[in-house]
Amino acid sequence: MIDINLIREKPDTIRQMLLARQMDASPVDQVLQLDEQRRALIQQTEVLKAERNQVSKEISKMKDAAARQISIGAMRSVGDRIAALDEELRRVQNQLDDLMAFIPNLPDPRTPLGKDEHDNVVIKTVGEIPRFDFEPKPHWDLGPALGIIDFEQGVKITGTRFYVLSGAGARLQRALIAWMLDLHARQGYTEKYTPFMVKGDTLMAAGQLPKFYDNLYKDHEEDLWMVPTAEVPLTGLHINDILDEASLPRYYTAYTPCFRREKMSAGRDVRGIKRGHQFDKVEMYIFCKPEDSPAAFEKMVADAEQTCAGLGLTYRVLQLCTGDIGFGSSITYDIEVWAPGCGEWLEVSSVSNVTDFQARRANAKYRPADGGRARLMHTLNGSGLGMPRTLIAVLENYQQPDGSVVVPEVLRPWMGGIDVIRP
RNA sequence: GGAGGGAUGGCCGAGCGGUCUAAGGCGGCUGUCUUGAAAACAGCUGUGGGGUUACACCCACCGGGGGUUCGAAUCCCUCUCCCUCCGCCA
Repeated sequence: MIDINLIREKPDTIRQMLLARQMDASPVDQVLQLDEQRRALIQQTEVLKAERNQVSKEISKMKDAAARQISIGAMRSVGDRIAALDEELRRVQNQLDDLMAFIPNLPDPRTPLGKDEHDNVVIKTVGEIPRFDFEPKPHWDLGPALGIIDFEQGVKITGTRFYVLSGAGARLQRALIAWMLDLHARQGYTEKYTPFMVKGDTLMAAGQLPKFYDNLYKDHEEDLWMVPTAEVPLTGLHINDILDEASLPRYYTAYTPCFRREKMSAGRDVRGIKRGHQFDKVEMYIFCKPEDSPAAFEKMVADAEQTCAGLGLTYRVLQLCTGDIGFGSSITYDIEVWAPGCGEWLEVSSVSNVTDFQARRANAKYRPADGGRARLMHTLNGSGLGMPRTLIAVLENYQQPDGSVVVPEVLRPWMGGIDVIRP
């Protein structure tokens, strides 16, 4: 949620912002109109409430029964008018809230203008595209041949786009998760284990609802939703909290599976484990003071890069353009690793400064050390990293001519003596 | 799943239709006193909204939502969460 004062004071800025995000700018005018109605109604209703409060107080002291009845009668009709105005106010407020809930965050001035992902900017590439003296295989060939990925079993028990990891494959993914969590701990993040299901309010605070309703899995009888990312429960940790300034910044990291409905098009990314309704991810999350969020963003990008570098993967950093950054983000860098088997760059991380957008929805504030009014925090999130794709990159980059896969050095402590995965 | 008991300001805790403008205490802040500190004393001490150049002032908030009433922390309905006991369960 953005600050409605921004729309009041700088409607043109917001219109331009929506256009830069390839969205319709007309909600701005609707918001302005409803906001005006809302304030007019508040003023009317509050004048009446002040009157009722005062007269009711006088009634309690009245001795004269007749005069008392007259005042009671008068206040009864005032009460009716208040009820009618409040009803109208509620209606206007709801309309306003609905509109505001669909207005995205203001992009950072450094976010480049652009229409879609083609306008994203490559900031840097780290490492060389590896050369193989044999034809590197894609993971959908490597995995089944090694007996570590079973697509048929996934389809059998759940359906298309699900798979089963087996033996060293399952273990390798677990090693990746454990190594990443330990790395982030060394980088200063506190590990959290959160519920994988949350209530609707939590999704609202994180900005997933109402906009991404269609993308979420929900229990059919209770208000329980499967998390689409650990960002959601981590944001939820400080809903309605006022934290001490001294306790900021808060760095959190969490592993969760992620569940996304995603209407996936038939022809796209169908092969392998790149895209599915369920995937594992290690997430980084920061709550901080507004003035600290640009530096926190740089840190988080560096921390995500370290994860790729630690695995010895070639990667590049992209800055997303206005047409491609997420709904709540002001600035986003994606990190992509090179997968030689499928011959493409795979997005394994997306790091965003969400500024106060989630904090306003979540009512997540901090108390300045000087004791002043509570202020909204800034929040940042970033993958560190997304699992199936990291697994793909490891398998495809570390494959040998004979189809075996060398386990990266850093993961070996979790592999139970398996240094090379063989059929 | 069943029965009962709870939810009040940063914390503890009173209030159970009308000086609630929420008692009292603790904590915190400021001041007086003091060389400094402690003690004592005095004052202040939340959130959101409306309004104002800024004040003033006004409205709402006693777990959430709805209702009764001229008037609700207080009465009614409903939901959530916590505690105790029973049942079930990895």
